[in-house]
Amino acid sequence: MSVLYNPKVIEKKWQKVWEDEKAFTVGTDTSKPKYYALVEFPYPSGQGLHVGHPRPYTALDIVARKRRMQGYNVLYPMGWDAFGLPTENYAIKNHIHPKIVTENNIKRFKEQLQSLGYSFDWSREINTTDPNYYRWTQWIFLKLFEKGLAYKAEMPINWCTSCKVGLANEEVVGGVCERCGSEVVRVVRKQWMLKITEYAEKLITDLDQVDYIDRVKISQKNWIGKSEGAEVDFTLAGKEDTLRVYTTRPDTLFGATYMVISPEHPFVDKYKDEIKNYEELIEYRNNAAKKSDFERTELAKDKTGVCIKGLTAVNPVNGKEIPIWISDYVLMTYGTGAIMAVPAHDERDWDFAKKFDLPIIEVVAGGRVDEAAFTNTETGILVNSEFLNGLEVADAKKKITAWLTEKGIGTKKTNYKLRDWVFSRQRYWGEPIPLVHCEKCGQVALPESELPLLLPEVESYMPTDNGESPLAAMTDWVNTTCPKCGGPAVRETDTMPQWAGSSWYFLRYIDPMNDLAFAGKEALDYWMPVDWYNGGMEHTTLHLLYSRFWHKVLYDLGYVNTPEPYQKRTSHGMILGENGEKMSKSRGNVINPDDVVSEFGADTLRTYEMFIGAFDLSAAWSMEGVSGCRRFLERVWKLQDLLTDEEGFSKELETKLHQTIKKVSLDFESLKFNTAIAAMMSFVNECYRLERITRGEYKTLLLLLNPVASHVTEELWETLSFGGRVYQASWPLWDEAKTVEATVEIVIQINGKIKAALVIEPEETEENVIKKAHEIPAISTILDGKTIVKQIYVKGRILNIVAK
RNA sequence: GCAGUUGUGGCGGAAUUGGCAUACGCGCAUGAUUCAGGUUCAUGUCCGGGUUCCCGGGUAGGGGUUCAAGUCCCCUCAACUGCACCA
Repeated sequence: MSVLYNPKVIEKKWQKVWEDEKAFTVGTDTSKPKYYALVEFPYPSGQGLHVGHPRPYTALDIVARKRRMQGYNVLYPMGWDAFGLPTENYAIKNHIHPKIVTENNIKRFKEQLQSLGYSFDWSREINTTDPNYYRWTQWIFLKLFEKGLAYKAEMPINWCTSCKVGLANEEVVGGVCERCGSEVVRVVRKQWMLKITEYAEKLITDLDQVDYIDRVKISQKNWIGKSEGAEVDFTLAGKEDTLRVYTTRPDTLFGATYMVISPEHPFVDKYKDEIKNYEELIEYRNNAAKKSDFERTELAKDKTGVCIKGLTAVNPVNGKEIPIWISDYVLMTYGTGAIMAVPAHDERDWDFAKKFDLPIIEVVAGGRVDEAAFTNTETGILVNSEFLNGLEVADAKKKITAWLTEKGIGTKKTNYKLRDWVFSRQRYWGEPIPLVHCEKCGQVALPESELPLLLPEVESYMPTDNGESPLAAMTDWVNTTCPKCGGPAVRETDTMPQWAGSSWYFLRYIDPMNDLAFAGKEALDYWMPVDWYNGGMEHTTLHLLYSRFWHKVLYDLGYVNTPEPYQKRTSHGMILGENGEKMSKSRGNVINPDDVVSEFGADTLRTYEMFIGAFDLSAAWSMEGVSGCRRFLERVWKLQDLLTDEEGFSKELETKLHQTIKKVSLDFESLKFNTAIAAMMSFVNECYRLERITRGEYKTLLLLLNPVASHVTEELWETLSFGGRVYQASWPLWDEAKTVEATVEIVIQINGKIKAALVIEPEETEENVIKKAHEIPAISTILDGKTIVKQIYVKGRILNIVAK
C-alpha cells in the first residue's frame, strides 16, 4: 500500500527543490527558442491575495511549464505594481509610511504566491516603487516630454468640498465623497496630459498585427471610437465669431433647428454682456459641475437645458436664424463642445426638442419623425434639403461635405472618442514627475544623470487643503535651480498615475538589473515581443491601451524593436462567491486562498481553479467542488496500488491514453483547462475500472498533469523512480493512429428521430452501413410500407433515413 | 442609454464545420467496505406517462431555415460587466 498523500509536506519539499535547483531561472539562451509568458502583476493590497489571482497565474503557469517541457526557454516573471491610492490612504489613516505598508504587503503577497508553487523566475522580481525601477519610468516620461507628447491643460478634477482634496473617480460614490459623504464638485486644475490621441489611428490599425481575443479588439476599437464626419461653422447672428460644431451627419444640416453648446463653452463668458440671462446660465453651469460626465450624458434621464437669450446662430446652408441652448449632455471634452441639433434624426435632440417645444424638421424620409427620431442611414432619402433632395444618406454626406469645403464653411473631419491621458495626480505615493518650472526657461526636463528623482522621504504625505500635491508643502525639495540656466526654479509637485509603472514593466523583466538602460538591446532582441499576455477584461481599455501607446512611442524613437508589445492577449473571467455574487468583505463571501491551501493543498487549489469552468467566463466558488478536485488527486496518488508489471498495453487503455494526450495538449493551448482536466479524470476512472495501469501509462499521466498539479506529480515521479525531474522531462506526443477506436457506434435516425444504434468499423462504406441499418428489425418494421425519400450518411456519426 | 458577455439537470459546467444534448465534477439514492467516518469502492440519477422495455417532451421564451438546430437567422425576455449620451 502506498503512503498517504500529504500535500503539506510534499508541496514545501518541492518548492524548496525548485528554488535550490534554480529550476525556473532563465537567461538569454540562443540555442533554444524563447517563450515569454506574462500575467498582469498584482497591486499588493492590504487584504492579501484573493482567490481571483491564482486563476490567470495558474493558467499561464500551465502554459509556461508545458512550453519548457516542449523545449522552450521560458520567461515567466512576476512583480509588484505597488504605487497607488489604497496604500496611501491606509498609510494616512494608520500613520505608517506608505513605503513600509508596501514592503509589508509585498512580503505577504510573495509568501502567498510562493505557497502556490508557480514557476516564476523570482530572480527577475520587480517593484514599481523601487527607485531603480521608477528611474526608468521617469526616463520614459522625459522621452514623451521631449517628443512633445506631454503638455499641460486645464482639466476638471473631483473636489471634495469638506476634505478639501482631489478625489479619484473611484472615491466618488453617488456624487458624494466616499469617506465623509460630502458633496463633490468638479474644479478645474492644470494637469499634465499625454497625447495618446496622436496614436489613435495606429492603435486601431495595428490591432490587425496581433492575436488578441475578439472581445479585446472590439472593446479597444469602440473605446478609441473613430468616426467620420464634418466640422461646420455657424455664424453668430450679427457677430464676426463663428460657432464650430462637429457632426457625423452633415447630410442633415437642413434639419438643424437649434444649437446646443456645453455649459463650459467659452462663448458663455465671452458674450456675457449681451446675454440677458447670464445669471441663469451660470447657475446651470454650477449644477452641471457637480455631475460626472457619465451622469451628464445618461440618455435615460430627463433632458435639461437653458436657452441663451440674446445670442443666436445662422444656419450656413439656408441663412435661417436659430436659437442656441446650453445643456450638460454636450461635453467640452468631445468634438468642439458644441453641436447642431437635428431633432428629426437624433434621439437625444428629439427628446430635447420635445421637452422644450422646439421645431422638428424632417430631412430624411423613411420614418415618422412626429413619433420618434429616424436615425436609419441605410434606407432614408433626403427631403426638404434643396440640392440634396432625392439623394441617399451616404451620397448626401459626400455632396454636402464637398459643398461646405468649397464655400469654406466646413471640412471633412475624423474624430475619435479617445481622449488624452490625464497624467498627473495630486498625491504623494507615485513617481515624481522629473521637471522643474523656471521663470526664464519654462518647463525644463531634469538631465538624465539626475534620475531617479527620488520621492522625498518625509513624515507629511497628507493631502494639502488647497488641492496641491503633498509634495508642494516640502519647500526644501520644491525649491531648486534650473538645470538649463542655473537660476531659481521650482519642481513639479504632482506625481504620476499608477498606470505609469505598469505601462512598460514587461520590458524591465527582460533585463531587470540593467543600470545603463531600461533593458539592453541584446535582451530585447531575444525576448520581445511578449508571446502570451493574459489579464482581466477590466484592463482592456486603460492599461492595455496605455502600454501599447508607450511601446509605440519607444518604437518610433528606436528604443524597442517591435511595434506591438504583446503578440497574444487573452482574458480570464472573475471568480464569484458561493452565492454567485462578486466577492467582497461587505457581502461576507470572501474565500481566502491560504485557507484552501492549508486545508486541501496548493495542487488542489490550482486544479480546482482550472476545473471551475470556462476560463473566460465568470464562475462561482464551491467548496464541494474543491473537495472533488482533492479526491481526484488522491485517486491519481492511489493509482500506485494498481501498478502492473504486465508487459504491453491494454489496447483499450492505449487508445484512451493517446486520446487523452491529444485532448490535454490541444486544450491547454486554447485555455480549455476544464475539459483537459475532465479528460485526465476520465482516464483515471478507466484505470480504476480496468484495475490496472502500467508504468508507461502512469508516467505519461504524470507528465500531462504536471503543469496543473506540479507538486504531487514531482513526488510521484520520484517515488516511482522515473529519473530526473518532471520539469526537465519532455512533453508526451500522441500517435494519431492510436487515437482511433477499433469500432464506432453510429446512430440510425428515421425522419430525424433516433431509432437504433449500429456498431461498425470506422472505414465502413456508406453502402454497407445503409444495408446493415435496413437489416435491423426495429428499423425495417418502421420502414415497412413507407417510401424512402432520401438517406443521409455522415461518416462515423449518423445515418438519417427520410421516409414517407 | 451605449458597448461587451451570458442564459443548458438539484448545482458548477461539456458538446470542431449543424449530426446520439447533459461528458467531467458536485449533490442525492442504493449496495458493499471500514472499529469509526465529512473514508473508500460499485451502481443509479434531465422531465412526464405506462414500468423487461417502450412512448412523448426537453438547452431563457416565441418564430424561421434544414433530412437534422444548444449550435445558423429574426423577434422578445432576463442577468452580469464596463462606460465617457461622443453628436
